[in-house]
Amino acid sequence: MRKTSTQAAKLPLNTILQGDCIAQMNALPEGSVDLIFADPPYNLQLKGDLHRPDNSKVDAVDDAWDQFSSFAVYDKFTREWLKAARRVLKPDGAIWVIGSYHNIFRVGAALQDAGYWILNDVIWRKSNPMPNFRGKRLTNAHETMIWASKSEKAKYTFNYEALKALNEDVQMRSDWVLPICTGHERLKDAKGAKAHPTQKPESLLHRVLIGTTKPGDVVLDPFFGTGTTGAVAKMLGRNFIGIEREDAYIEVARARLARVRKLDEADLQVTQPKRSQPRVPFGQLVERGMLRPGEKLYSPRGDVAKVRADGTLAASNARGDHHGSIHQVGAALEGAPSCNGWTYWTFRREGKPVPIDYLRQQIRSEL
Amino acid sequence: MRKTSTQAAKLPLNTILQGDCIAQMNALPEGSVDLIFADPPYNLQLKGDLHRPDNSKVDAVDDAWDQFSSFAVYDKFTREWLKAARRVLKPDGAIWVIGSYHNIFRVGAALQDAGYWILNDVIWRKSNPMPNFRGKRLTNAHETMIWASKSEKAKYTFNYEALKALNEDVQMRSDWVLPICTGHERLKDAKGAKAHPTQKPESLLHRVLIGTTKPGDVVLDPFFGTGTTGAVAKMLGRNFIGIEREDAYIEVARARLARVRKLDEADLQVTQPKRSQPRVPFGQLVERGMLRPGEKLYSPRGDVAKVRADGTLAASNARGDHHGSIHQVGAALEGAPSCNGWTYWTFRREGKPVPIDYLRQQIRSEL
DNA sequence: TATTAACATGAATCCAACG
DNA sequence: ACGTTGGATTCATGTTAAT
Repeated sequence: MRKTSTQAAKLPLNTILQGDCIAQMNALPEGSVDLIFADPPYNLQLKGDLHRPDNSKVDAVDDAWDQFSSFAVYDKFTREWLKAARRVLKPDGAIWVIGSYHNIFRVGAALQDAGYWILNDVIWRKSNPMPNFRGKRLTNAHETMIWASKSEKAKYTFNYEALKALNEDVQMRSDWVLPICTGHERLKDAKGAKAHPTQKPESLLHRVLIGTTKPGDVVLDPFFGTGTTGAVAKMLGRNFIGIEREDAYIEVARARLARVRKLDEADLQVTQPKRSQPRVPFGQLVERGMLRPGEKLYSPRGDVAKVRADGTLAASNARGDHHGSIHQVGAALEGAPSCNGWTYWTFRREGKPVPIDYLRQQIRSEL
Repeated sequence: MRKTSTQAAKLPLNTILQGDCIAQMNALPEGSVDLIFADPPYNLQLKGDLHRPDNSKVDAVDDAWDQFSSFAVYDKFTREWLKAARRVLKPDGAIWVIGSYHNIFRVGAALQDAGYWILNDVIWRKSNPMPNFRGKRLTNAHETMIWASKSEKAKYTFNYEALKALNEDVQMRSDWVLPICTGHERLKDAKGAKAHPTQKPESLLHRVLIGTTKPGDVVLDPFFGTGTTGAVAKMLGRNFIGIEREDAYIEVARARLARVRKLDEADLQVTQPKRSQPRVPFGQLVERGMLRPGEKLYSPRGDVAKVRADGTLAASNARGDHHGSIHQVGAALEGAPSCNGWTYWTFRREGKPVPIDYLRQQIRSEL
């Protein structure tokens, strides 16, 4: 049995507190919480509208709670809630904060300044991010989480074996590939619109709570939103405390939590999705020096193509000049609708032809 | 030919400057560099000789102050070199900084405070990281890079199509999977030990330079180390300037650079954007008689527009009467914010619909 | 009912050249 | 400098409509 301290008994466990998170945290007893998961406003600074190439409009995060007039204002807010959070943490407690490049550097610096001790930064690699529609930057395909203990000396909880088991018996890495929250999991309001613009997937919280809490622990979420943290905590037999300002979110969260059932031990066995063969872009052979720009590739019928610095090929034959991917140039040379460039092209090693697919296998074996 | 400005002529191109990077950057002409790649140190090892502002010695017991003070020293260093770096950047220049959770949050916040404009944070996901031997944390399997322009308004270089080509025709994401630097690429000193503790892989710099520089650009690396930035820059036909303090690293870097050969111009060619093709006014199709005034164009949904002698269109549908450019009328018919008239409209040739873009291609091929 | 195609959408600091 | 206009730009996944 787990001992329940006198303080913990006074905690408003498994409820949602309405109001400002700083005030609400300050009203909680000091040193009473095992883990905090925080998804604060990111302070996005969006200018005009954005449209997809099909002219549909992107539903942007333009809510009032994400508006800050300057970095200074955002920093002040961040430092204040981090201070209040640190007070309610047990001495061996820890915190997770999630963010994007808009805010995460300021949050990370504030964490360090406040005396937290960073344990890892963890990258949530989204398997299905929104593309960059205008082609002006890299696809923003990840978010960053910082995992930190209350102090350098804290004996934080880390379930190494559990995470290893979740990861096909190899150590869990600092980058997690998980899909964004869509489909039935995505909560809708009465009108069928998304109830919250930034609902996090339960899979993310599942991994966080399995990895860094024990059953019965108290998990506090000061930016509760629609209650993903609470739902997963309840499911996994942890206690939660949520703090949220907006009526609409609280209402959705309450209904959600009422539907959640605590899982039996047996149900906690998570089935891992099978890993499909990772896609290896041909360009990576060039970047990694396995093939050099200018090097020649040969087709089965003796055509020659030159590799370029961006991983495209250039070749010519009676049909004309061709430029493009290994597949496109192969198809063009053959006059075929398509072509598998990996098996079509060979390079010369010690005078002998070697299929480029050999190099792809080499990369895959490293992954 | 690429124009060489007077300032650029005075730059110490393709050399290594020895000394403190701040002093050396301040000695370079203002606004003279296209790109900076920086891998700053993060273990400054200040704890040994730390003094408070009043010159009293730091009590080792006072951990919190020690930590804060050491952050303050690191921040001061960071803000100073970032300021010097920003001065030497051209107005449309950009910077990359790489780091880990020990320092990257402080660097990111300092970048924003200095007026840089973050474009992406990029995760270098290591395919072969060092495991966490003690099993006390997650395997630290990535490093973070920040890509930022000199200012919000800067027209930074981004070779979207080249990076897309490198990634098998899918737009490049913010997470890059690349192996760490090992094997033959890892430079050794006379005793066979690794010459530099954090040598970066050339594949990483390849992607950075292909993606965010043009041939002939000036790339500055203020923490040159063993010269990975210089080696890849030379290979890819970019100019470099390296700054390094340590004799030993400079020596290794010089020998390394001497071995590098620049690739042929043809192999440095990279997939070009459509925008780089000459602009063809629609009116030219009419002037050339490829389309006649009064001829009918058809929209995908069957609306009809008539070509007028000045190259404008006139059409009407339920939304009303419309007159203007091919783009404007297309957008008006669709009720869309914009429309690419070239791909929207078709004309009839031998009874079959042909996109008007076909005629544009015909003109372009004559140029 | 089964299969296929069309449609919808996600934390986004998302244009450039010309007059 | 500033306003106007041409015209370029998307990936994975889940849901709904159509065949």
